[in-house]
Amino acid sequence: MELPEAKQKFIEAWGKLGSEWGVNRTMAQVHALLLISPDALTTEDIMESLSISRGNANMTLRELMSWGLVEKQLKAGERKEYFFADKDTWNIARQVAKERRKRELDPIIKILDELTKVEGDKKDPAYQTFNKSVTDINKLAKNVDKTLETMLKADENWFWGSILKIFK
Amino acid sequence: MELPEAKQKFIEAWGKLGSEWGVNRTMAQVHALLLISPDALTTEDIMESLSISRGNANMTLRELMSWGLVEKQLKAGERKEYFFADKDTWNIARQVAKERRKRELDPIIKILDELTKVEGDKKDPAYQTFNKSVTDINKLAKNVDKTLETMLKADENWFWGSILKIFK
DNA sequence: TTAAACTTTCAATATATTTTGAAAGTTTAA
DNA sequence: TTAAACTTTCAAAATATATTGAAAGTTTAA
Repeated sequence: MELPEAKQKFIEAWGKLGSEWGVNRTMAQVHALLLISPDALTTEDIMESLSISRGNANMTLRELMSWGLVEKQLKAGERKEYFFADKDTWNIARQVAKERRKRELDPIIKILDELTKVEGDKKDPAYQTFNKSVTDINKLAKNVDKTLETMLKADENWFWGSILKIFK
Repeated sequence: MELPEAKQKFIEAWGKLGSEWGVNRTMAQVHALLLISPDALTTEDIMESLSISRGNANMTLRELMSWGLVEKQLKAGERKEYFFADKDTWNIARQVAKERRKRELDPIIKILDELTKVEGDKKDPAYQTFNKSVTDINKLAKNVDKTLETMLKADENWFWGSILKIFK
Protein backbone atom coordinates (compact mmCIF):
# COMPACT_ATOMS: atom_id res chain seq x y z
CA MET A 1 0.00 0.00 0.00
CA GLU A 2 1.27 3.49 -0.84
CA LEU A 3 1.22 6.46 1.48
CA PRO A 4 -1.66 8.39 -0.12
CA GLU A 5 -3.93 5.36 0.02
CA ALA A 6 -2.83 4.61 3.56
CA LYS A 7 -3.67 8.16 4.61
CA GLN A 8 -7.13 7.81 3.12
CA LYS A 9 -7.68 4.56 4.96
CA PHE A 10 -6.57 6.06 8.23
CA ILE A 11 -8.90 9.05 7.88
CA GLU A 12 -11.76 6.75 6.96
CA ALA A 13 -11.13 4.36 9.84
CA TRP A 14 -10.77 7.13 12.39
CA GLY A 15 -13.99 8.71 11.13
CA LYS A 16 -15.86 5.46 11.45
CA LEU A 17 -14.53 4.81 14.93
CA GLY A 18 -15.52 8.32 15.96
CA SER A 19 -19.08 7.90 14.78
CA GLU A 20 -19.37 4.67 16.75
CA TRP A 21 -18.27 6.54 19.85
CA GLY A 22 -20.55 9.54 19.66
CA VAL A 23 -18.14 11.85 17.85
CA ASN A 24 -19.33 13.15 14.55
CA ARG A 25 -17.63 11.60 11.57
CA THR A 26 -16.29 14.81 10.07
CA MET A 27 -14.80 15.88 13.37
CA ALA A 28 -12.93 12.60 13.67
CA GLN A 29 -11.75 12.88 10.07
CA VAL A 30 -10.41 16.39 10.50
CA HIS A 31 -8.64 15.18 13.61
CA ALA A 32 -7.17 12.23 11.69
CA LEU A 33 -6.01 14.51 8.90
CA LEU A 34 -4.23 16.78 11.36
CA LEU A 35 -2.72 13.84 13.22
CA ILE A 36 -0.86 12.70 10.14
CA SER A 37 0.11 16.17 8.89
CA PRO A 38 3.62 17.22 9.80
CA ASP A 39 2.64 20.87 9.40
CA ALA A 40 -0.24 22.95 10.63
CA LEU A 41 -3.03 23.30 8.04
CA THR A 42 -5.36 26.14 7.12
CA THR A 43 -9.12 25.94 6.91
CA GLU A 44 -8.73 25.95 3.12
CA ASP A 45 -6.37 22.97 3.19
CA ILE A 46 -8.82 21.00 5.28
CA MET A 47 -11.80 21.96 3.14
CA GLU A 48 -9.98 20.76 0.08
CA SER A 49 -8.51 17.57 1.54
CA LEU A 50 -11.81 16.34 2.89
CA SER A 51 -14.17 18.04 0.42
CA ILE A 52 -16.18 19.79 3.08
CA SER A 53 -17.62 23.29 3.22
CA ARG A 54 -16.10 26.28 4.90
CA GLY A 55 -18.82 26.39 7.55
CA ASN A 56 -18.38 22.77 8.41
CA ALA A 57 -14.61 23.08 8.61
CA ASN A 58 -14.88 26.10 10.84
CA MET A 59 -17.39 24.53 13.26
CA THR A 60 -15.46 21.30 13.43
CA LEU A 61 -12.17 23.03 14.16
CA ARG A 62 -13.73 25.04 16.95
CA GLU A 63 -15.18 21.87 18.41
CA LEU A 64 -11.82 20.10 18.24
CA MET A 65 -10.23 23.06 20.00
CA SER A 66 -12.89 22.95 22.73
CA TRP A 67 -11.95 19.30 23.28
CA GLY A 68 -8.33 20.34 23.63
CA LEU A 69 -7.25 18.16 20.72
CA VAL A 70 -6.31 20.86 18.24
CA GLU A 71 -4.68 24.25 18.57
CA LYS A 72 -4.44 27.38 16.49
CA GLN A 73 -1.04 28.40 15.28
CA LEU A 74 -0.32 31.91 14.12
CA LYS A 75 2.49 32.42 11.66
CA ALA A 76 4.45 35.65 11.80
CA GLY A 77 3.48 38.01 9.02
CA GLU A 78 0.44 35.97 7.98
CA ARG A 79 -3.23 36.68 8.38
CA LYS A 80 -4.34 33.09 8.00
CA GLU A 81 -4.91 30.79 10.94
CA TYR A 82 -3.18 27.44 10.97
CA PHE A 83 -4.32 24.42 12.93
CA PHE A 84 -2.39 21.51 14.30
CA ALA A 85 -3.19 18.49 16.42
CA ASP A 86 -1.43 17.31 19.52
CA LYS A 87 0.33 14.16 18.29
CA ASP A 88 0.89 12.63 21.72
CA THR A 89 -1.45 9.66 21.87
CA TRP A 90 -1.49 9.54 25.64
CA ASN A 91 -2.46 13.21 25.79
CA ILE A 92 -5.22 12.57 23.29
CA ALA A 93 -6.58 9.68 25.32
CA ARG A 94 -6.42 11.71 28.49
CA GLN A 95 -8.03 14.73 26.90
CA VAL A 96 -10.91 12.65 25.56
CA ALA A 97 -11.33 10.86 28.89
CA LYS A 98 -11.32 14.18 30.71
CA GLU A 99 -13.96 15.76 28.51
CA ARG A 100 -16.25 12.76 28.46
CA ARG A 101 -15.99 12.40 32.20
CA LYS A 102 -17.01 16.00 32.66
CA ARG A 103 -19.74 15.94 30.06
CA GLU A 104 -21.24 12.51 30.65
CA LEU A 105 -20.02 10.61 33.68
CA ASP A 106 -20.28 13.43 36.20
CA PRO A 107 -23.92 14.24 35.35
CA ILE A 108 -25.05 10.63 35.57
CA ILE A 109 -23.29 10.13 38.89
CA LYS A 110 -25.11 13.17 40.20
CA ILE A 111 -28.46 11.69 39.17
CA LEU A 112 -27.59 8.24 40.54
CA ASP A 113 -26.62 9.77 43.87
CA GLU A 114 -30.07 11.34 44.07
CA LEU A 115 -31.85 8.18 43.01
CA THR A 116 -29.94 6.14 45.56
CA LYS A 117 -31.52 8.26 48.27
CA VAL A 118 -35.12 7.62 47.19
CA GLU A 119 -37.00 6.03 50.08
CA GLY A 120 -39.64 3.36 49.72
CA ASP A 121 -41.34 0.33 51.15
CA LYS A 122 -38.54 -2.14 51.88
CA LYS A 123 -41.00 -5.01 51.41
CA ASP A 124 -41.98 -3.88 47.91
CA PRO A 125 -40.16 -5.89 45.21
CA ALA A 126 -40.46 -2.95 42.81
CA TYR A 127 -38.64 -0.76 45.30
CA GLN A 128 -36.08 -3.43 46.14
CA THR A 129 -35.18 -4.02 42.51
CA PHE A 130 -35.03 -0.34 41.70
CA ASN A 131 -32.85 0.36 44.68
CA LYS A 132 -30.47 -2.51 44.06
CA SER A 133 -29.94 -1.69 40.39
CA VAL A 134 -29.42 2.00 41.03
CA THR A 135 -27.04 1.36 43.91
CA ASP A 136 -25.00 -1.18 41.97
CA ILE A 137 -24.72 1.00 38.90
CA ASN A 138 -23.72 3.89 41.10
CA LYS A 139 -20.90 1.85 42.58
CA LEU A 140 -19.65 0.84 39.16
CA ALA A 141 -19.80 4.41 37.91
CA LYS A 142 -17.79 5.56 40.92
CA ASN A 143 -15.14 2.93 40.32
CA VAL A 144 -14.83 4.05 36.73
CA ASP A 145 -14.66 7.64 37.92
CA LYS A 146 -11.83 6.88 40.34
CA THR A 147 -9.90 5.01 37.69
CA LEU A 148 -10.25 7.90 35.26
CA GLU A 149 -9.21 10.34 37.93
CA THR A 150 -5.98 8.42 38.40
CA MET A 151 -5.42 8.03 34.70
CA LEU A 152 -5.72 11.77 34.23
CA LYS A 153 -2.99 12.37 36.74
CA ALA A 154 -0.77 9.55 35.63
CA ASP A 155 2.15 9.23 33.31
CA GLU A 156 1.57 6.86 30.43
CA ASN A 157 4.29 4.31 31.11
CA TRP A 158 3.41 4.15 34.76
CA PHE A 159 -0.27 3.72 34.01
CA TRP A 160 0.01 0.88 31.52
CA GLY A 161 2.87 -0.63 33.42
CA SER A 162 0.72 -0.86 36.52
CA ILE A 163 -2.33 -2.13 34.73
CA LEU A 164 -0.56 -4.69 32.63
CA LYS A 165 1.56 -5.90 35.52
CA ILE A 166 -1.58 -7.02 37.31
CA PHE A 167 -2.61 -8.89 34.23
CA LYS A 168 0.76 -10.46 33.48
CA MET B 1 -38.79 11.98 45.38
CA GLU B 2 -41.29 9.13 45.02
CA LEU B 3 -40.63 5.82 43.34
CA PRO B 4 -42.61 6.43 40.11
CA GLU B 5 -40.83 9.71 39.49
CA ALA B 6 -37.49 8.13 40.34
CA LYS B 7 -38.12 5.33 37.85
CA GLN B 8 -38.89 7.88 35.16
CA LYS B 9 -35.69 9.74 35.91
CA PHE B 10 -33.64 6.59 35.79
CA ILE B 11 -35.07 5.56 32.42
CA GLU B 12 -34.48 9.04 31.06
CA ALA B 13 -30.92 9.23 32.34
CA TRP B 14 -30.01 5.78 31.08
CA GLY B 15 -31.49 6.65 27.69
CA LYS B 16 -29.47 9.82 27.47
CA LEU B 17 -26.27 8.09 28.49
CA GLY B 18 -26.89 5.42 25.89
CA SER B 19 -27.32 7.92 23.10
CA GLU B 20 -24.06 9.59 24.08
CA TRP B 21 -22.34 6.21 23.78
CA GLY B 22 -23.66 5.10 20.45
CA VAL B 23 -26.60 3.08 21.75
CA ASN B 24 -29.96 4.17 20.52
CA ARG B 25 -32.05 5.93 23.12
CA THR B 26 -35.00 3.56 23.02
CA MET B 27 -32.77 0.54 23.42
CA ALA B 28 -31.19 2.02 26.52
CA GLN B 29 -34.62 2.95 27.89
CA VAL B 30 -36.02 -0.54 27.42
CA HIS B 31 -32.93 -1.87 29.14
CA ALA B 32 -33.41 0.57 32.02
CA LEU B 33 -37.05 -0.40 32.37
CA LEU B 34 -36.16 -4.07 32.58
CA LEU B 35 -33.33 -3.39 35.01
CA ILE B 36 -35.70 -1.95 37.56
CA SER B 37 -38.52 -4.45 36.99
CA PRO B 38 -38.62 -7.27 39.50
CA ASP B 39 -40.56 -9.41 37.03
CA ALA B 40 -40.12 -10.23 33.39
CA LEU B 41 -42.24 -8.04 31.11
CA THR B 42 -44.12 -8.68 27.88
CA THR B 43 -43.77 -6.70 24.68
CA GLU B 44 -47.14 -5.14 25.51
CA ASP B 45 -45.96 -4.00 28.94
CA ILE B 46 -42.93 -2.35 27.39
CA MET B 47 -44.91 -0.70 24.59
CA GLU B 48 -47.25 0.77 27.14
CA SER B 49 -44.65 1.84 29.71
CA LEU B 50 -42.52 3.66 27.18
CA SER B 51 -45.20 4.60 24.63
CA ILE B 52 -43.46 2.95 21.74
CA SER B 53 -44.80 0.90 18.84
CA ARG B 54 -44.89 -2.85 18.62
CA GLY B 55 -42.31 -2.92 15.84
CA ASN B 56 -39.92 -0.76 17.77
CA ALA B 57 -40.31 -2.81 20.93
CA ASN B 58 -39.72 -6.02 19.02
CA MET B 59 -36.60 -4.80 17.22
CA THR B 60 -35.16 -3.31 20.37
CA LEU B 61 -35.68 -6.47 22.39
CA ARG B 62 -34.00 -8.57 19.76
CA GLU B 63 -31.07 -6.17 19.71
CA LEU B 64 -30.78 -6.30 23.51
CA MET B 65 -30.80 -10.07 23.34
CA SER B 66 -28.07 -10.04 20.70
CA TRP B 67 -25.98 -7.96 23.10
CA GLY B 68 -26.57 -10.56 25.78
CA LEU B 69 -28.24 -8.06 28.10
CA VAL B 70 -31.79 -9.40 28.01
CA GLU B 71 -33.26 -12.88 27.87
CA LYS B 72 -36.55 -14.38 26.94
CA GLN B 73 -38.48 -16.14 29.62
CA LEU B 74 -41.21 -18.61 28.81
CA LYS B 75 -43.93 -19.13 31.38
CA ALA B 76 -45.54 -22.54 31.62
CA GLY B 77 -48.97 -22.61 30.05
CA GLU B 78 -48.60 -19.19 28.44
CA ARG B 79 -48.17 -18.22 24.82
CA LYS B 80 -46.71 -14.81 25.51
CA GLU B 81 -42.98 -14.19 25.68
CA TYR B 82 -41.59 -12.45 28.71
CA PHE B 83 -38.33 -10.54 28.83
CA PHE B 84 -35.99 -9.86 31.68
CA ALA B 85 -32.63 -8.18 32.06
CA ASP B 86 -29.55 -9.52 33.75
CA LYS B 87 -29.37 -7.37 36.89
CA ASP B 88 -25.71 -8.05 37.66
CA THR B 89 -23.91 -4.80 36.91
CA TRP B 90 -20.56 -6.48 36.45
CA ASN B 91 -22.04 -8.85 33.90
CA ILE B 92 -23.61 -5.93 32.07
CA ALA B 93 -20.31 -4.05 31.94
CA ARG B 94 -18.50 -7.14 30.73
CA GLN B 95 -21.11 -7.95 28.15
CA VAL B 96 -20.99 -4.43 26.73
CA ALA B 97 -17.19 -4.41 26.76
CA LYS B 98 -17.14 -7.76 25.01
CA GLU B 99 -19.51 -6.71 22.24
CA ARG B 100 -17.90 -3.36 21.61
CA ARG B 101 -14.48 -4.93 21.51
CA LYS B 102 -15.62 -7.40 18.92
CA ARG B 103 -17.58 -4.89 16.86
CA GLU B 104 -15.28 -1.85 17.05
CA LEU B 105 -11.88 -2.35 18.60
CA ASP B 106 -10.93 -5.54 16.75
CA PRO B 107 -11.62 -4.08 13.28
CA ILE B 108 -9.64 -0.91 13.93
CA ILE B 109 -6.68 -2.86 15.29
CA LYS B 110 -6.71 -4.92 12.12
CA ILE B 111 -6.55 -1.77 9.99
CA LEU B 112 -3.87 -0.18 12.17
CA ASP B 113 -1.74 -3.32 11.89
CA GLU B 114 -1.89 -3.00 8.12
CA LEU B 115 -1.16 0.71 8.14
CA THR B 116 1.80 0.21 10.44
CA LYS B 117 3.40 -1.90 7.75
CA VAL B 118 3.17 0.76 5.02
CA GLU B 119 6.64 1.53 3.75
CA GLY B 120 7.86 4.95 2.70
CA ASP B 121 10.72 7.39 2.42
CA LYS B 122 12.17 7.63 5.93
CA LYS B 123 13.36 11.18 5.17
CA ASP B 124 9.88 12.37 4.21
CA PRO B 125 8.20 14.28 7.08
CA ALA B 126 4.77 13.28 5.76
CA TYR B 127 5.75 9.63 6.03
CA GLN B 128 7.41 10.08 9.40
CA THR B 129 4.39 11.76 10.92
CA PHE B 130 1.97 9.27 9.46
CA ASN B 131 4.03 6.36 10.66
CA LYS B 132 4.51 7.72 14.15
CA SER B 133 0.84 8.51 14.71
CA VAL B 134 -0.34 5.18 13.38
CA THR B 135 2.22 3.25 15.40
CA ASP B 136 1.44 5.11 18.61
CA ILE B 137 -2.30 4.73 18.23
CA ASN B 138 -1.81 1.05 17.50
CA LYS B 139 0.11 0.60 20.73
CA LEU B 140 -2.57 2.37 22.73
CA ALA B 141 -5.29 0.30 21.10
CA LYS B 142 -3.43 -2.89 21.95
CA ASN B 143 -3.04 -1.88 25.57
CA VAL B 144 -6.74 -1.21 25.78
CA ASP B 145 -7.38 -4.55 24.12
CA LYS B 146 -5.23 -6.44 26.60
CA THR B 147 -6.91 -4.71 29.51
CA LEU B 148 -10.35 -5.61 28.20
CA GLU B 149 -9.24 -9.17 27.61
CA THR B 150 -8.30 -9.46 31.25
CA MET B 151 -11.39 -7.72 32.46
CA LEU B 152 -13.51 -10.17 30.53
CA LYS B 153 -11.88 -13.09 32.25
CA ALA B 154 -11.79 -11.54 35.68
CA ASP B 155 -14.02 -11.65 38.67
CA GLU B 156 -15.44 -8.29 39.69
CA ASN B 157 -13.89 -8.00 43.13
CA TRP B 158 -10.52 -9.10 41.92
CA PHE B 159 -10.61 -6.66 39.03
CA TRP B 160 -11.54 -3.54 40.96
CA GLY B 161 -9.46 -4.64 43.90
CA SER B 162 -6.38 -4.80 41.70
CA ILE B 163 -7.08 -1.59 39.90
CA LEU B 164 -7.95 0.46 42.92
CA LYS B 165 -5.06 -0.91 44.92
CA ILE B 166 -2.62 0.57 42.43
CA PHE B 167 -4.40 3.86 42.56
CA LYS B 168 -4.76 4.03 46.32
C1' DT C 1 -10.71 55.60 6.37
C1' DT C 2 -11.30 51.59 3.27
C1' DA C 3 -10.94 47.51 0.96
C1' DA C 4 -8.90 43.11 0.90
C1' DA C 5 -8.21 39.00 3.56
C1' DC C 6 -9.86 36.35 6.43
C1' DT C 7 -13.44 34.09 10.05
C1' DT C 8 -18.01 33.25 11.80
C1' DT C 9 -22.90 32.58 11.60
C1' DC C 10 -27.15 30.39 10.55
C1' DA C 11 -31.37 29.42 7.74
C1' DA C 12 -32.09 26.25 4.33
C1' DT C 13 -31.02 21.75 2.65
C1' DA C 14 -29.41 17.21 2.66
C1' DT C 15 -28.49 13.00 4.94
C1' DA C 16 -28.94 9.50 8.36
C1' DT C 17 -31.37 7.32 11.93
C1' DT C 18 -35.38 5.92 14.28
C1' DT C 19 -40.16 4.84 14.62
C1' DT C 20 -44.57 3.48 13.14
C1' DG C 21 -48.24 0.28 12.13
C1' DA C 22 -50.50 -2.64 9.22
C1' DA C 23 -49.74 -6.87 6.84
C1' DA C 24 -47.54 -11.19 6.74
C1' DG C 25 -45.79 -14.94 9.29
C1' DT C 26 -45.81 -18.43 13.03
C1' DT C 27 -47.40 -21.29 16.72
C1' DT C 28 -50.71 -23.54 19.51
C1' DA C 29 -55.04 -25.42 21.31
C1' DA C 30 -59.06 -27.48 20.24
C1' DT D 1 -57.74 -28.45 9.90
C1' DT D 2 -58.59 -23.56 11.57
C1' DA D 3 -58.82 -19.53 14.00
C1' DA D 4 -57.10 -17.04 17.79
C1' DA D 5 -52.94 -15.46 19.97
C1' DC D 6 -48.97 -14.03 19.37
C1' DT D 7 -44.34 -12.37 16.81
C1' DT D 8 -41.85 -10.49 12.97
C1' DT D 9 -41.10 -7.67 8.98
C1' DC D 10 -40.41 -3.62 6.34
C1' DA D 11 -41.87 0.39 3.40
C1' DA D 12 -43.27 4.78 4.53
C1' DA D 13 -43.18 8.67 7.70
C1' DA D 14 -41.21 11.18 11.33
C1' DT D 15 -37.38 12.86 13.69
C1' DA D 16 -32.74 14.04 14.53
C1' DT D 17 -28.24 15.27 12.94
C1' DA D 18 -24.91 17.15 9.84
C1' DT D 19 -23.70 20.12 5.98
C1' DT D 20 -23.83 23.85 2.88
C1' DG D 21 -22.78 28.41 1.25
C1' DA D 22 -23.73 33.02 0.98
C1' DA D 23 -24.03 36.95 3.86
C1' DA D 24 -22.46 39.26 7.85
C1' DG D 25 -18.75 40.14 10.85
C1' DT D 26 -13.86 41.10 12.01
C1' DT D 27 -9.11 42.32 11.50
C1' DT D 28 -5.22 44.31 9.29
C1' DA D 29 -2.28 46.95 6.16
C1' DA D 30 -1.76 50.84 3.71
